[in-house]
Amino acid sequence: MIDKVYDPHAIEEKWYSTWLKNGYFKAEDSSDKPPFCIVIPPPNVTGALHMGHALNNTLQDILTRWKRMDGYNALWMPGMDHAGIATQNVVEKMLAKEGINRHEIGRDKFIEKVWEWKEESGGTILSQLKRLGSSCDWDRARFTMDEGLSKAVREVFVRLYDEGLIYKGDRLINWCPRCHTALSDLEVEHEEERGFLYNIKYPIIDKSGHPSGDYLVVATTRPETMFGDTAVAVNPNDERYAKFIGREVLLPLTDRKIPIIGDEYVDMEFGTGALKITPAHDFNDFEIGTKHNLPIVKVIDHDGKMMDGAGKYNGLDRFDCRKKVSEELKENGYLISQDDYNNAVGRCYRCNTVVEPHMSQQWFVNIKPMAEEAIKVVRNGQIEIVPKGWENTYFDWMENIKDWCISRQIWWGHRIPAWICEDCGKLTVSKEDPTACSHCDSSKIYQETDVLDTWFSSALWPFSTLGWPENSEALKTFYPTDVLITGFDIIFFWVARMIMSGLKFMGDVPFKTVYIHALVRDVEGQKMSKSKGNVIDPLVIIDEYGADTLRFTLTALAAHGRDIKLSTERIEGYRNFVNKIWNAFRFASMNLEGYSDIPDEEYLMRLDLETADRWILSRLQDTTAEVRKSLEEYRFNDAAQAIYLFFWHELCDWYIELIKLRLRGEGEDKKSAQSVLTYVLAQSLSLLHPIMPFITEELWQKLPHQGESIMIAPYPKFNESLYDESSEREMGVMMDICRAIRNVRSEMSIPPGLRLKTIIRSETEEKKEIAQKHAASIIDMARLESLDISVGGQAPKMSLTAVINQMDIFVLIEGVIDVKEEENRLNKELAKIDKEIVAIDKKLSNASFVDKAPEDVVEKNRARLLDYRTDREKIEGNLERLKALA
RNA sequence: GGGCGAAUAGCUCAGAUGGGAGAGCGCCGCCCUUACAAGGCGGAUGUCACAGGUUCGAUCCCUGUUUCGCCCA
Repeated sequence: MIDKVYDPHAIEEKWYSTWLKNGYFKAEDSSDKPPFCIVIPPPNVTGALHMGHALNNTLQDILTRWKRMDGYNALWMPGMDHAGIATQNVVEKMLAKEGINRHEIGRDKFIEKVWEWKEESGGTILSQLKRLGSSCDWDRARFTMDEGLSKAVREVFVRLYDEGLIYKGDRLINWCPRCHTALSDLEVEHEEERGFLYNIKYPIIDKSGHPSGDYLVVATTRPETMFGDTAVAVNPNDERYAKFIGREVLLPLTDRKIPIIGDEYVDMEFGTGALKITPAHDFNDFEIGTKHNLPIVKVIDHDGKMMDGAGKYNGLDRFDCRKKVSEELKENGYLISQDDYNNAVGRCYRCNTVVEPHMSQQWFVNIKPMAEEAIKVVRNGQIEIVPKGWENTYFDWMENIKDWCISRQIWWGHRIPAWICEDCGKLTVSKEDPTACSHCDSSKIYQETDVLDTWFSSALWPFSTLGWPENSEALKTFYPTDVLITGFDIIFFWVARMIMSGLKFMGDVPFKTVYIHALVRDVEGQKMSKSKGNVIDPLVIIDEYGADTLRFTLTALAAHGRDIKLSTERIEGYRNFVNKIWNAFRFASMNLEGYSDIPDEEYLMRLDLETADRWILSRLQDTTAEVRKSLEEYRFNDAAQAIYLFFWHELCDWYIELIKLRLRGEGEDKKSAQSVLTYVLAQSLSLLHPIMPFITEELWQKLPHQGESIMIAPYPKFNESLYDESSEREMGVMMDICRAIRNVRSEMSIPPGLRLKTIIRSETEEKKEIAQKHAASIIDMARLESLDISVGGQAPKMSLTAVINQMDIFVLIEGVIDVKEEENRLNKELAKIDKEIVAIDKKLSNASFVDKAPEDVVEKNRARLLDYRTDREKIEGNLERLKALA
């Protein structure tokens, strides 16, 4: 006898290792089967599995398992990202504990250390993905720093450089003073923070070079940058200030004089309408500065410390300097006010340090030409983004794309394949390490020290992992891949860049569909974060409830366009579903003793099936179609719900209850019930398998089965010959009768154990026959003593009444009925029906409705009205008799 | 400031192309009925944010308003 409660632990381990051992996850480089391919969004080598990964990978596994069962040569390509900055940070911290600074040991030694770290403790996330049940083809796992992928990176870099799309130049870029590297625009996270808006007096100089007594007031959130000011700008249309354009102001706390310039960029409404211009430390100011040929004065260095331009503040941290400067300005009467102010501060996405606009020499990709192609393929439908709403976000960004800063001043990553010549100063860019300058042939060349943005290599992921730049079999078979599943947070970082590079280097889209899923939040809708302490750890959930429960929960909640608010209550609810499945099999196993057939469709057709059998088989077809359709449309939650409702509320609540009588007996009746039960359970398991791989395998193995594993068994298909509408109608009537009787019993507080005689009076022969046919079931399901069914006939005196489907149901009760209570109940029923009648009547008496609405809609309403009226009369009759009784 | 999305039962959310408002959890009542109390049966609860418009008919389409969230600047 199996346990009452499902225990996932041993089962999950057992089956995962079996699957691995038998090579079920492996795809073939070439095959007669149609290909299906998903590339994993490579998790960071430093990463640990969080709920976002759990959702993301559950969805990928669902599709992969489904397609595999459906006869595809399915490849789910796994791997990891080297995560340049994040990984370097981790290893630096580790070394710091040993008192080692990376500069002491040097670049080569440091990189060696990173590889050591990677081998020892990197990539724990991959084993965590296995706990989730992920059916990746692990033997193919790739790492962005692998030799092959590094080759792809060089190939791409050299080609883009040769085409003039990669260039090196002095630009203002985002600089992280802690990571000591440039960042791309995307790697800076902006958030509103509390700060101050400082209003500072800049005295205007008169023609003789002395303070004129007039002054401009500039508003700034960063007074420390004033040492780098090279102008004050006002709007030439501003009547207050236009007259000062061309004059100079004295930069407070210094003896520098800077010009007052006019530029329409200045917002007259904002602050005082006068803007200090610091080209070296602000992106907008840089543009204005360039336009007006202003000098660029750097006053903050790469550590975020003030430079000598800041006079006595030289060497002071920028934030300390801000304080000191504002104090000094105040003391000297330059500070007019310091107001509370919220402004957007940019922070490093890896270490959260406030990012500094920083002048430096960097490498850039002119990405606009590629972006234009990438826009086209989404516009013309070669790539479909699901849900469609995200296309707007994609277009918006792509249309306003700026050059991509790809150089990083760190050590861990793909070193830029460019060599600088000490003699002629020119660059040699090459796939292979050169020995001499390609311009002057000098051998005095040294390699660029910068590495590439990590996303530069992940942009190549869909083809580099398949073997590119070699023209491998796998590449031919699986590119373009089918679908990419990811979160919206990396649409720009990754998705857009993969599309651009796929088109550029493969000449084709990297995938046909992009499915963007939701963010997993906590129960209050807050982002999960360690600092908030609201993290639900997927591994803890797997330990406590099992991977199937976690997967089903995430799937059931994965609705389009809405974030997932996850709670343990919700998880428990679906744990109960897993347990329900377990117990349905527990029941089956107790009733399938001696039954070892493996029923298929033909087998079933040879049996003498009852209505209930045909009904559940028909419901299964409907469910199968619904699940398939939902999966095709990436409506994972609908797929989950369809199967949940079917399994629990049709199979368990009705079918299994109904066949209990037959299973207690012997003979054909029993055998057909066993056959249908076996078949429906097996099919349900297959339907469920992509979502719940473990329990379905365990139970499938326990059922009579053919083949080695459910995961390579065929996925159920809609089967026309098992679809049976008439059984659905018939069962509908039967179930309505049961529910009506149960309702009466419950409402009138009849003890569940008390079996009562019941009479059904039908208006039509048809329904009488249905009731008659299912009398035994109704007696069983509604706990009756006996059931008497006829067309028409006398109403019994002492009874509780129900009206359903134009049938009178009389539940005979001994002793006295509480007339008052029964009257109330019937009146309530009447009121309900009256509401419906009024609504439909109103519709039908509207001439233009009857005139303009489609015929079938009108007809349906007429029929409904008639039914309601019939029922109403019956209830009224029952009410009359009740009153007469009293 | 620009853009996008959301508003439906106490809570979390489904409601493809307009035509009888649904689920899960929670709640109330009854039940340890030999698969499952992580269960069974029954029940209550909704001016589908607000105001207009289109339509025979609007939770759904259009316009505006309010509130909330996200992205970009």
